[in-house]
Amino acid sequence: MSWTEERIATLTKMWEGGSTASQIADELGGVSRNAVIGKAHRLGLKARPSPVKANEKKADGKKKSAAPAPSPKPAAPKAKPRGAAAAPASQQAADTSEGTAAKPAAAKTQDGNVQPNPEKRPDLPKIVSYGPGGFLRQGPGDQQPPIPPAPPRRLVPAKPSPEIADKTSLLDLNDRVCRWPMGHPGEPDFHFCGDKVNPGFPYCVEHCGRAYQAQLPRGARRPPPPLPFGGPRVR
DNA sequence: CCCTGATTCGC
DNA sequence: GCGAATCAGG
Repeated sequence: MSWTEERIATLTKMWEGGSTASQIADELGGVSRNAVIGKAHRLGLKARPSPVKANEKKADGKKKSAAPAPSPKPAAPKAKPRGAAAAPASQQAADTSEGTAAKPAAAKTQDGNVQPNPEKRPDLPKIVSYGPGGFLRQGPGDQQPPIPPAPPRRLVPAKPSPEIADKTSLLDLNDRVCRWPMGHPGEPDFHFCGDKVNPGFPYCVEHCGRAYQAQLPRGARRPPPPLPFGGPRVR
């Protein structure tokens, strides 16, 4: 998988939208969580509430009297190279007092993170999915005015992005079947309409009626705009 | 154990 | 530039 513009856009949107790297990787598909994180950092959009980085203080000389690594750099020699012949020698020999016996299993609730969208429904954890354009798609009960910047303007033709096309390749999707998405990506029953397309359009006749709004005479416009990916459920 | 992001470094 | 391996905190 390569980082196309769409994929980078989705990654950026989701990353800034607060999705975890795993969610992003799962949504993008074909990439691992590490790949997402690595790419995010390479893109320069890092710095999000990290469980590891939340703490920032100076390392005072508390323990570790034995410092066998007088590296010229005072900076952190934390991560060890994996492939190299790293000498795993004396490291835990000095920690017997507190490292071995005293290990309080402090694994308790891990629900301390701040959710931008406090769900009131405990049945569904948090379904955040993203449309082909990369904008945040909200569920029916998630109505909340100020979430992401704004959906992209001018989505007139409602043309599905290559992301959908990727998933279509897994299914029996080609240029002659309707690409109208049924359900949401990631759900087990997510699929496409699959009917014969309206010639010249990516959708069947029925869904063309939903994707394309007839240009009515002025003053007789229909308020509800067609949003193939924005609505709650289309089925 | 699980999860998370950060970082390093071989490719 | 990419991402697996690794680290480290919750």
